[in-house]
Amino acid sequence: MNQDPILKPEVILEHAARYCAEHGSKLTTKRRQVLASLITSKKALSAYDLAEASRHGAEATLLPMSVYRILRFLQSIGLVHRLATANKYVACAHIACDHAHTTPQFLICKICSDVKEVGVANSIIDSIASAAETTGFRLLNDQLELECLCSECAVPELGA
Amino acid sequence: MNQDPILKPEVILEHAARYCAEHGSKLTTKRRQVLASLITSKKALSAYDLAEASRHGAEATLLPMSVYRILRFLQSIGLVHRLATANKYVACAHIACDHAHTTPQFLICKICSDVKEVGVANSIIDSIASAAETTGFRLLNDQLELECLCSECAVPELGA
DNA sequence: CCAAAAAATGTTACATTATATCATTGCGCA
DNA sequence: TGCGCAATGATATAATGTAACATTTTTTGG
Repeated sequence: MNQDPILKPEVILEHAARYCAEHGSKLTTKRRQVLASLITSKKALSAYDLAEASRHGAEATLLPMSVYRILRFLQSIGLVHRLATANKYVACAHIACDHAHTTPQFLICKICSDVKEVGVANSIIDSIASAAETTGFRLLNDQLELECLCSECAVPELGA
Repeated sequence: MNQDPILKPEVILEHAARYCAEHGSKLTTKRRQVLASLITSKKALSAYDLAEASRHGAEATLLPMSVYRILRFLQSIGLVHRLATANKYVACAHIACDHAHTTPQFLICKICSDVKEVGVANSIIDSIASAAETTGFRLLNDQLELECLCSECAVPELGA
């Protein structure tokens, strides 16, 4: 779940701080801590994972309630995505590249929660949206989640 | 979440019973009861909704644990789909039409849980799968879930 | 028909994910 | 300085889901 160009977490966090400011809020120490965990983690993490992580070498210990609050805030301005199919959270892959992106599509490894965020071609979203329209439903969705196996977990039953 | 042609629940349940038999299992009274609730319901239901429903006028009262077990069984043979983004369950829309269908795509009303199941064009699934392949992920997904507003809930803020 | 095996269900306990609510702290700004 | 709002702390509880083992029901082979 890393950023597009390979940037250091601190660089990404600075972009995030600026991004918060644009939304009239601040990237407080604890928000920064949660976001940093997600940026550094290769895998999607649950709120309780993040709370647990805060108890090892982090600046502050966070209770789950605080983690949820912080995640909600980070989501609200688009720095974090919630993966509904996994009940886990990831940092947006485009924090440092000034947004204006296509609909995100998350490839989620069923086994290890490794996540890749890729863009969905507009043509695909358009077909999907128009299929929905014909049934009277209006598409709200701003992300697609797909159950996958990552390359490591896909290694087939060697010697099975 | 109704069946393609408009059929009576009993007719659909008979198809389901036959379908179970083909899989070497049986549509017991309680499985039938759960499936009937889902078929009759216009909306997706949670396991606890189904347990609750079993306490009003149904033949048997079901504990949540039983409901989960029954849902897992019905899913395993394809009579029921779980909507991961909503933590709810729906009857397959094609129980009575002898399967061989395309990947299902669920349009889920964010507000009222009304669900429409439509087929996804193979071309779309193919593009998605190949996009996944290029990142080293193998697509497992056998369904797409899309957050929508149904025609009733989409009525815009009249007089707001 | 009966006993042993398998399938289905009952029951209790518990794990995980998430929200509600009210108290407290920190911080900008008049 | 102190008012007011944003952020966080703290506790309780709700909602969703699984584990594990006991019991009942059904099937099946002798």
